[in-house]
Amino acid sequence: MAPKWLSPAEMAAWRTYIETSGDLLRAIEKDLAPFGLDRGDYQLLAMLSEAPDQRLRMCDLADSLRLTRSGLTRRMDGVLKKKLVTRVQSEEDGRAAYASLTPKGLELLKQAAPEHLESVRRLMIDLLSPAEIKAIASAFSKISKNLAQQNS
Amino acid sequence: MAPKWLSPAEMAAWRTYIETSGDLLRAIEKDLAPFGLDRGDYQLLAMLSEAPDQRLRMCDLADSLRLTRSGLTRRMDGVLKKKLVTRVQSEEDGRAAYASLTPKGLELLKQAAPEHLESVRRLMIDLLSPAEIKAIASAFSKISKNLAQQNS
DNA sequence: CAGATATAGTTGCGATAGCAATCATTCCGA
DNA sequence: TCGGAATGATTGCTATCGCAACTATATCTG
Repeated sequence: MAPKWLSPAEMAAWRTYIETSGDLLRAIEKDLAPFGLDRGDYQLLAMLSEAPDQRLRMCDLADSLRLTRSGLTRRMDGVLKKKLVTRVQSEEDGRAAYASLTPKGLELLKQAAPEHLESVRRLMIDLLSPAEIKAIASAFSKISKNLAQQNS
Repeated sequence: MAPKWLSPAEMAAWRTYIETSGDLLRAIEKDLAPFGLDRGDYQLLAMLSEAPDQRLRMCDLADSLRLTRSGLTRRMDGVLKKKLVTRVQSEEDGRAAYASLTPKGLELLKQAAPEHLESVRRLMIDLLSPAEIKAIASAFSKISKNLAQQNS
């Protein structure tokens, strides 16, 4: 069995990671505010923009946004009201509905995306060495695979 | 000026990081549930346990928990009700109050901490190479320093 | 020392999102 | 094919937490 405590190096990594992540996300979110978007809205629009026909079934969208189905229903209220997305009833499956990006939503995303990526760059990526970037990619990829296994 | 877009390696690091972090925190939080704690409660108790006299002024505690003062007031409601923490009026400063860990709170923390660290180990630390752990520590430390500078 | 300003904390309000329950539709097995 | 199970989505309820407004105390300035 693994030792009960974390080594100083492990503890340092964990603490910095956990404490900084929240700050980083808040800072990035603040840069999205001028567009009238929060991070959840942005992610939703980004997901749709990459999907075929720029639309996704609600439940698939919920999964990829890490929301419950009820959480997505609520989040949709906001972007529907802003006309960034429309709701389309599925014709093959009477239960299912699609979220579909509107031209207005796409337009806003196109405006916001460069700014957003600039934030990510300025607040994170450009501060790191290529080795650190690679390490983060591989580390979180391992963590993600492990979590996926647990839940299967 | 930096290029407008992220390179594939940069994008991979950012996406994996952002998508996995939420899942990881949720998984860790789920392991705390049997103790009747969520992550916020745990962090609060942990902070207090490391403070001199195991107590901290509300506003200092709020800062270290990344909460606003009002957020901490609400969070305190919970742990006060569970008698894990008491509220102590400051004698030097009539405005200030301390949050003080109770024996019951310390006891619960002592029970939860090994389990919690085991979660952190199992879901994150033990999956990573020493180099990855070092890279994460140094990367987030840089990000944190940068954020601190922005806000000063 | 009086008045302005800053600091500590709480409260009302609103936004987000999860859980459990509900409803509709579809799928599956006897 | 018919009845039960599974799936997709929504709603009521609840909890967390930020912002702005407010109260109370402390500090600074003239």
